[in-house]
Amino acid sequence: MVKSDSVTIADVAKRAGVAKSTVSRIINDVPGVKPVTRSKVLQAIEELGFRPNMLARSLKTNMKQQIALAIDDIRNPYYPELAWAVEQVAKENGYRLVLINHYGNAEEELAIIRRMNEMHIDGIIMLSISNPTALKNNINHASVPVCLIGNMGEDVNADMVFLSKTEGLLAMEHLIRIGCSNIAYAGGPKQLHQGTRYEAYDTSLSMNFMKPNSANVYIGTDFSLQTGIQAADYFCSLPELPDGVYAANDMIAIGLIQRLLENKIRVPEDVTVVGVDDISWSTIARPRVSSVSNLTGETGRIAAELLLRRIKEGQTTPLRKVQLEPRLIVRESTVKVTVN
Amino acid sequence: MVKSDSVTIADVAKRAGVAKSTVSRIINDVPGVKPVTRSKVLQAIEELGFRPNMLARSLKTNMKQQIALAIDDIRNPYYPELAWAVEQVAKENGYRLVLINHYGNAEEELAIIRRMNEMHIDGIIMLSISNPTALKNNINHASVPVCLIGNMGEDVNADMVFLSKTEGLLAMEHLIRIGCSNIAYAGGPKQLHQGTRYEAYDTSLSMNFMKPNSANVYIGTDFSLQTGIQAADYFCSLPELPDGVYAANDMIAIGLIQRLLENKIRVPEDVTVVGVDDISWSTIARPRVSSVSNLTGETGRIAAELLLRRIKEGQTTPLRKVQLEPRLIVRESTVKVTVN
DNA sequence: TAATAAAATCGAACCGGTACCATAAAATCT
DNA sequence: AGATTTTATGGTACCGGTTCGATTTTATTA
Repeated sequence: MVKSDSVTIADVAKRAGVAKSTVSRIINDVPGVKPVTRSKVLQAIEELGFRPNMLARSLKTNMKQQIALAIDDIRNPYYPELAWAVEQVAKENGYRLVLINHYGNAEEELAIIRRMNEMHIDGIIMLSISNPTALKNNINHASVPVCLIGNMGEDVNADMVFLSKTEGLLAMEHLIRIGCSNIAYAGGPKQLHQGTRYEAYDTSLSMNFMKPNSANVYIGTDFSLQTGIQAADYFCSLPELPDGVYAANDMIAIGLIQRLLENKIRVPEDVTVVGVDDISWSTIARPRVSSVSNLTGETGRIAAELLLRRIKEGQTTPLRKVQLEPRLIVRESTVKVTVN
Repeated sequence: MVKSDSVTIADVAKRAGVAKSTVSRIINDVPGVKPVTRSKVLQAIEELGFRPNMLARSLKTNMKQQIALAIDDIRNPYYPELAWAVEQVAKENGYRLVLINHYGNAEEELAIIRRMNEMHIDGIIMLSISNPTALKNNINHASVPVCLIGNMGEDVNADMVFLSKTEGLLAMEHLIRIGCSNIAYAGGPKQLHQGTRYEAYDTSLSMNFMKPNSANVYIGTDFSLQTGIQAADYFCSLPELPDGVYAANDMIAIGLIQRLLENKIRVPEDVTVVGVDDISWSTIARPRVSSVSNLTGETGRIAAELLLRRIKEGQTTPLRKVQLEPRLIVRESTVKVTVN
């Protein structure tokens, strides 16, 4: 906090009896300085405790060594893992991470894209975008590269990494293979990005010659624990209790399972439950929740790598899209010996 | 990504037929510009799509509108809540958040403090410091204000927010009041900051005229789930199973409980367990874990407020220390009807 | 040793804003 | 209307680095 931070490259230059540019060369390891000069300058730097002002450097070079990650809420258990992976890659490449929560608020999302150049960042990774179409145009005119997590289609000027939309199919397939015959779906609003998970329910049933039953579908207001709890209550109120539930995410699955247990319904014996996301809670909750992993860490790593590469390459190379395949992880919420 | 980002304040000035300084005045809402000039300039800004370059501004003003939060690992369930609270306050005040994981690595911690001025930040909040004494001197010479979470003593030039070290006492008191007579402790290394939680075990027992029994103390290698599992195995191997366990944190408590249940030991009927931290998992795990809340969100909020205030005030005002009181939250892992 | 080539260093413009002083324009007062 | 204040705007140095052409120093060659 000592004010002494005012020692500049000019001070060093004067002290060492050289020009500013020479000092600059040395702190940037530019070849072509006589060893004797170098050591003179290094000594001066040492003596004065000089630390280059990165702002000044950035102003000239236009490299800030920072990238942003815009997510909807770090408290959502999916994100810490993602943020961690991104920060890891960033750090390995000498970048820092700016974390932004947009709370799935379309206005905030827009503001982030529009005001990107006001932030000290070289690029941004964004996900959980609630209103993609509204953002597309702005992304295309963004002042720094954008990397999106989630498939936003073709006409967006951004690298992307996303999962095949097979999570739902994997989950459904698992339930069916296990022997469930009366499968239900519990999810949040269909229009949100996770909403597409609903489609797998219908698709998978028809692909397996099972008749969809709209009474077996519970659509809550969000993708939270609370929705799971409400879904459980709803399913319990049905004339026939489903024997398998495909939950749109693990939070819902966990809430659902807990409520079923409270109602003395056994999981997986009476009802089998599979979730999606494989958040860490799924290993903690009892029974442990079978889940389709969306490869969080992998996704973050790849997004960061794509972004950093884009920052280096600029627009010279074509856009890249990386598609990952989700993976089912079987745990106790679906492991049952008997088949109905 | 369009390169057009080169429109500067000079371009606007030329277009509007005024001086740079006038434009600057307008974008900074400095009073004393004729309305007609203002609108002329605003129009030019609009037409050119001008966005001020914050780097240039920061270089002159030395305000970056960014603060950093250095924690050990965002994946640790305690941190998302904290990071969220900090980001909230930051955002409300027009600041962004830079997130740094130091993994409890003393060298990284030191590097963060020493290279602070190379980051684009106006201040930093730091916690989970593994080697406080090594950092003190560097903190005192830091180039931006530091706010510490955790009590680092007197001779540190930093605002602080920390909890009274009564978590342990609260937890122990609860077990004792509930009727436990053979209480055990499960924790991580005693030298780490959470290690002080052990002391409450001894203290509390003697304060209540109960004899500490060193066989009832399990010290693991860290504060993880794994340690809890190992502790459970250890306690089960004792001639007499404890009737209450005070776990140094919730992760340990959760691991411990799960392993006890696997061993057909009921919680809380056979063994009562209380943790510390009140992480969100404690509400998810079954039975829900009674825990002493360390007021995560509150802590983050206050830290951010202290830091921002310090940034505004500079060194003109005395250091501030805020001490919070932990609070016990009773859940199913300790609610039992019968008393042994 | 002088002429030439290569290497090292200097100097100044520049990045894009801010801030302060000087000046011009408008408003107020005799 | 002319002098005096007040208000609005212009001009420019500055923040602390980088960059690149110009210049000096050193090494090479004749």
